[in-house]
Amino acid sequence: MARGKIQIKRIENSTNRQVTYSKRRNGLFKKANELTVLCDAKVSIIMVSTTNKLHEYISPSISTKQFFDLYQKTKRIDLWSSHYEAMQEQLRKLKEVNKNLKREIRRRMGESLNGMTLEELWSLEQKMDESVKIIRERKMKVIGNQIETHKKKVRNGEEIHRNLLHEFELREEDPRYGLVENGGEEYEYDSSVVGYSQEAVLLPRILAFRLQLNQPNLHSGAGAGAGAGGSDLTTFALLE
Amino acid sequence: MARGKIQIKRIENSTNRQVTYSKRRNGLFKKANELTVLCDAKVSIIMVSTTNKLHEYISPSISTKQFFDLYQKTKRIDLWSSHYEAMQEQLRKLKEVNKNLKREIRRRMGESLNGMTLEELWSLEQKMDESVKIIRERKMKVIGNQIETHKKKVRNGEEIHRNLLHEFELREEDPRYGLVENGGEEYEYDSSVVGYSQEAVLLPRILAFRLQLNQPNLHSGAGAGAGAGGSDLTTFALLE
DNA sequence: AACTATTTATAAGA
DNA sequence: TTCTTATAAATAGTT
Repeated sequence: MARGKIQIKRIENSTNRQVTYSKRRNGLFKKANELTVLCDAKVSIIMVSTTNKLHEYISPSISTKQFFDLYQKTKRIDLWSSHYEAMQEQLRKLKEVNKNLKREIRRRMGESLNGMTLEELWSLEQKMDESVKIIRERKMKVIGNQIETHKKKVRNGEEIHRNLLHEFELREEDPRYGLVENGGEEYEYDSSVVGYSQEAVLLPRILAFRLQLNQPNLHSGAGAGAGAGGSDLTTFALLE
Repeated sequence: MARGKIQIKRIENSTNRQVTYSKRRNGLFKKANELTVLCDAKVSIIMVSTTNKLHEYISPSISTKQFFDLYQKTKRIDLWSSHYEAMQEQLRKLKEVNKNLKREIRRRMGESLNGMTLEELWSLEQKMDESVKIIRERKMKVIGNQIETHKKKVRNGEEIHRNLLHEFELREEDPRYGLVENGGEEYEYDSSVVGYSQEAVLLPRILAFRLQLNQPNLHSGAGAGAGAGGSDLTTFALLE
C-alpha cells in the first residue's frame, strides 16, 4: 500500500514474508483494538505463522476461554467432543450398572419385590437358600477354627504352667532355695484350680506371653475383616 | 480516517456505532484474509457485537475446532480442565461404589466370604434368613393371588356357560326355534363335560370374552416383571 | 449503499 | 528490527 501496489498472493521471499507478517499482524491487532473500543465489541484473534508461532489478540473485557465457550454455545458445536463425550458415555453406563446392582441388592434384601413374577421369586428364593447354606457352612467352619485355636491356647497355657510348677518343685528340692528371699510369703500352685485371671495376677510373665500369641489373630481376624467389609451397607445409604 | 480524524473511544450514537462496527469488521476480515494469503499464515477471528451477534473469520486451510486444539496444545493448558477433573472424580467415585455393590452382592451369593469375621458372617446369615422369609411370603402371596384369579375365571366361565344353556333351553321351548336353520347340525351341551378347549371350538364368542378378561393380567404380571427384572444377572456377567 | 476528503496502513528502501 | 516516506487502502462524515 505504498511505494507500489502488490498482488495479494503468497510472498515467496521468506524474509519479506516474515516482515510483512509482523507488520500486518500489528496492523490487524491495532484495528481489532480500535473496533473493541469504538464499537464496544469483543474480539478474539488467534494467528499462526508459517514458522508455527502463535499470536493472539483478545479484547480486554473477555478471556479466550470465555470466547470459546461462547462460540461453542452459539454455534452448538462441541469443540472438545472426543474426550468429553466418551467420558459422559462412560458415566452414563456406570450409573446404569449401578442402578441395576442396587436393585439386585434390594431384592436380595427382600425389598422391591413388586414387579417380580412367580418364576422370578421362586428362582430368587432358591438362590438365596443356597447362599445362606454356604454362609452358614462358612460360619460353622470359622466357629470350628476358633474353638480349635482356643483349645490350642489352653493346652499351651497348661503346658507352660506345668513346666513352671516343675521348676518350682525342683527349686524346693534344691537346698539353695531353702530360704525364702522375698519377705516371707510362700506361693502354692494347683493347676486344676488356678484359672486364667489368677494366672494373670500371679504370673505376669505368662500373661505377656499369651498376649503376644493372641494379638496377631486379633489383627488379621476382626480388624481386617471389619475394615474391608464394614463400609458396604453405609455406602448404600449414601447413594441414590 | 477520512473527513476528519476521530478519537478512539466508544461511539455513543447507537446507529453510528453499528455502522462503524459493520464497516470495520469487513476491513478487519479483509486484512486477515490478505495476511493469510500473503504470509501463508492461519488466522481465526471471532467477534461479538454489542447486540450479541457473533461473526467469525477463519483461514480457508483450517477449522475453528482445529484452531482451538492448536491453541490448547500451544499454550499447554486445558481450558476445560476443571470440568474434566470433576468428571474424572465422579467417575472414580462411581467405580468405587460399584465395586462395593458388587462385593455386597457376591457375599449375598455366598462368594468372597474369606475376609469376614464370625460376627459379620453371623449378621449376614441372619439378614439373609429374614430376606428369604420375606421373599417366600411374597411368593406365597403371589401363588395365592394366582389361584384366586384362576378360581374367578373358572367361576366366570361356568356362569356364562350356564346362561347360554339356559338360553338354549328357552329357545327349545319356543316354537320359532323348532326348526334347524343352519344346515341340519344340532349342538348338545353338558356343562360338566365341556372343558375350556372345547368351549373355544364351540363358543368363539365366549373365548373372546375370556381373552379380554385375561390380557390385562398377562401384561401387568409376567410381561412387566420380566422386563424390569431380567437384565440384572446378565449385567453382572458383563462387569468387572 | 455510494461518495470522497482525509487519515491510516504499509511496501520498499535505508 | 526499526525508521522513513511515497503511495495504496481504509474509512468518517455526508448524501
